[in-house]
Amino acid sequence: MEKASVLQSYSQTIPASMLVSAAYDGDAEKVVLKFYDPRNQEIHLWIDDTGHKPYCYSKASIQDLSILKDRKDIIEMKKEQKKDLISDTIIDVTKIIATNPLAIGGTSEDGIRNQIDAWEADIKYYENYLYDKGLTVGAFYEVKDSKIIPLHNPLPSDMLEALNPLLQVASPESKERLREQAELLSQSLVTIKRVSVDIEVTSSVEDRIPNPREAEEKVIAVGMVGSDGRKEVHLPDKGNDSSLQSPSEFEIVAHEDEKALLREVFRRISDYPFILTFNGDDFDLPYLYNRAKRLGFTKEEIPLSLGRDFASVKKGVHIDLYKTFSNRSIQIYAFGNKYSEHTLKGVSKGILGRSKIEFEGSISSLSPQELASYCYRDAELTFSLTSFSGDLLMKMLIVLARISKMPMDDVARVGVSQWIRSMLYFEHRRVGAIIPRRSEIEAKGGAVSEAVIKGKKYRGGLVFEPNAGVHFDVSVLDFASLYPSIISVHNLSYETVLCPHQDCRDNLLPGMKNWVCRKRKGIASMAIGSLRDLRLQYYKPLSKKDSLEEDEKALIGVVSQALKVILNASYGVMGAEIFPLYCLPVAEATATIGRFVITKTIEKCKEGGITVVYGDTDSLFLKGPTDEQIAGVMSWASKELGVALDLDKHYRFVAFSSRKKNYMGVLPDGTVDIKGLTGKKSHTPIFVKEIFQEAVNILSKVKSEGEFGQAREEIKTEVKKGYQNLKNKRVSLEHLAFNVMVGKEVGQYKSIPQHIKAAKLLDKGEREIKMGDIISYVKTKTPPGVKPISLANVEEIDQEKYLETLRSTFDQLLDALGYEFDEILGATKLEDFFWQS
DNA sequence: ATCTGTGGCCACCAGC
DNA sequence: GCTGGTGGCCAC
Repeated sequence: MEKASVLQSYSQTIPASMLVSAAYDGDAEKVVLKFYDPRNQEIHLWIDDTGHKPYCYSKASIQDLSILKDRKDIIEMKKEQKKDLISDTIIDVTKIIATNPLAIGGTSEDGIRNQIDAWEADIKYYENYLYDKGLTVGAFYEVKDSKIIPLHNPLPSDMLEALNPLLQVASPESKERLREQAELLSQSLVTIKRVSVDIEVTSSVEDRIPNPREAEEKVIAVGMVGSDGRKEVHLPDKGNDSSLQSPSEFEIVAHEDEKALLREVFRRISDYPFILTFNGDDFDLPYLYNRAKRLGFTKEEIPLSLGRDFASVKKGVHIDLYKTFSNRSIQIYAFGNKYSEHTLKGVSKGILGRSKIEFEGSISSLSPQELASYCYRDAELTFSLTSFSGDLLMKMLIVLARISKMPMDDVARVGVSQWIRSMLYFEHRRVGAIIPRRSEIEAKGGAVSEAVIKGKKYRGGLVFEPNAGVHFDVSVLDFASLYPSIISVHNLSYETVLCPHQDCRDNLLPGMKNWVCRKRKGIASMAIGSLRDLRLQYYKPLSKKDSLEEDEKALIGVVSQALKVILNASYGVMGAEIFPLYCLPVAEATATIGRFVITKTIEKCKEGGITVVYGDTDSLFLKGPTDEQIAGVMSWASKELGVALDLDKHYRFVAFSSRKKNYMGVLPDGTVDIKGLTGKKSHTPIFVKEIFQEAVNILSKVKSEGEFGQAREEIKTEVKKGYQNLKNKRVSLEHLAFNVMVGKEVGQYKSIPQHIKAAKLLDKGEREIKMGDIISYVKTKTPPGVKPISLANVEEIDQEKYLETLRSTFDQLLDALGYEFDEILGATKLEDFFWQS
């Protein structure tokens, strides 16, 4: 194996650099590696000087195809020669594929050609290059004499201890894998030096975002907020305004002209290894680039480069937070759904509790002072999104880069399916396996089960009919990482499910006619399994300990969270067409075994005399079980089913309506869990939510059956009060607004839902309704029955509709408690109430 | 331009 | 008026 060589070498030794990014530069045919040195807070560039494209062939294919032994040969070979090579080696290759269980199908000449093509295409996956050089993204390296040496990180002793039971029983292969993963994930999380950049541009046409390709309009402000304390706004046109003064929070830097401003901003951008923007890929950075060119800057003078749909910093890393916060996995798992609109305004309001400065009219009408404050706030919010909770987001990105083997800026840009793709491709290279083509996997066929919901591909999790009513003393058990555990325990992977071996055919999966390989551990099963083991054996138990130091606790929390994200998605991607290792039989087998597991467990509970009041996919609600009973079920599940069952929580009482995925539970400390009820959903009007919340507060105080009567009276008062307010028009439009997101492009709708109707009323001018926008509308008595709040009037509110909403929202709650909504209101019929005083 | 899955509830739309 | 379909939001 060739030694790593570098074109640009540094005389001094960098003690601990972190590889944050690697990219193949197609034009220069070179690989650019970027290392972050936390001590010097700089990015060091290392460029491969071999003059060859990075190697792209897996070890097995190279070893097996003796004729291709020298990889340089094939790289330099002409197209015609490659054709010959293919026909010469076709027999050999066929043999290899036939004997290699990891390589399914592909025995035709066409198949081989496709394989070679795929290898070539693979060149762009520079991860190969990294793998050949023994480098992993996010890990620490020592750079000595122009050589990059991985820094060995011994496993912390507590981790070794926690993993020991697993390491004892594991095969040498999985043992090594687990150790490697553990070492990487336990490396420290460095603080990254960075600066946020936000620009403001004049707009000649009102409400029109200037085109960054043309960059015709002037840059009138650039805000920068850095981790080193930099807080400034750059303005062009010094001297125009002598009254301009820096406020206390930040500094105003005025320049001679726009050109001088850009020059200075570029100089500062080059000072930082990481640049943060909100939508900088599509707007701020391309705008700066093209504007600079328009003003006569040469390419070399601009520290930026533009891709097709992203922008990067030549000697650093650019992270576009807009893309990061648009990522659903990040939104839900990392930030607990605290924001719903993917704008700087929406995200910062949800996460930081602060927002943009609002103003009327166009940006050009602001005074320089106001403009500076506005621009500063945007830059400050952008920076704060990476710094809150002790740099939580930056740390999360480092950990995700380590797990996914993907550069940090890519992690921040792409979705979870690509993280997992990168992770699994890396695993293929580790074991020297050929990465299969989609058609080879698809040859296994589709699903055999029928989905409950029309239009879905296969049957998913089981949801049980809840026992309607109030249940005291309920314990909730759930399977820890059920689907990843099933994938791990049952060896589920695209190449092992329905494997080609005759003697595996009797190795049937529980509850299925499909079989699984018993000769070989599946790649996906191994990769997902090792992450699951780490999370369940080490990170999850540790995150519950209070004895940890702050720093340690933060690291554990971040890693644990990141593992959860990846593990949760790893099952889903197997059933997603966009995933290159898409394999329906794997997704289906996972869900089928899941149903088998929960069904058997419920049967077991019933045998033991335990009442199961509810269950959904991987959770069981048990009524008043003894500690021994719980322990019994747990040990039975882990022994018989191979999945760990945890005691998740204990409810003082749970109230189920007759609906699935709809309940309310009160924990011993009075905390209330509300699941699926309309009163908690984000689109429900605040007016309804507030009354609902009051009712929930009242219920949370109930400790015994006898106290419900009192609670009922109190709820009655609250609901009546709310309804009186509605009737007397004392409720504001904002409180009456339904807030619904535009889920698709306006033209794509097959029917016109209410929120779109409302938005179209708004849409008199050229203003378009964008996907992701949240429309606030109220229901009115006059056609078409809805109006955006900005156009509506309190007088035209359809009170009857709101009473309906109130009723159905409360029915979900009151059903469970055995009351009627009308009873609560004190009227027998809706109309009766309506005509009451 | 971007994309992990299925199950379930609710309100409304559109066609009969 | 009934009913299947659509769209949104949520549980897991």
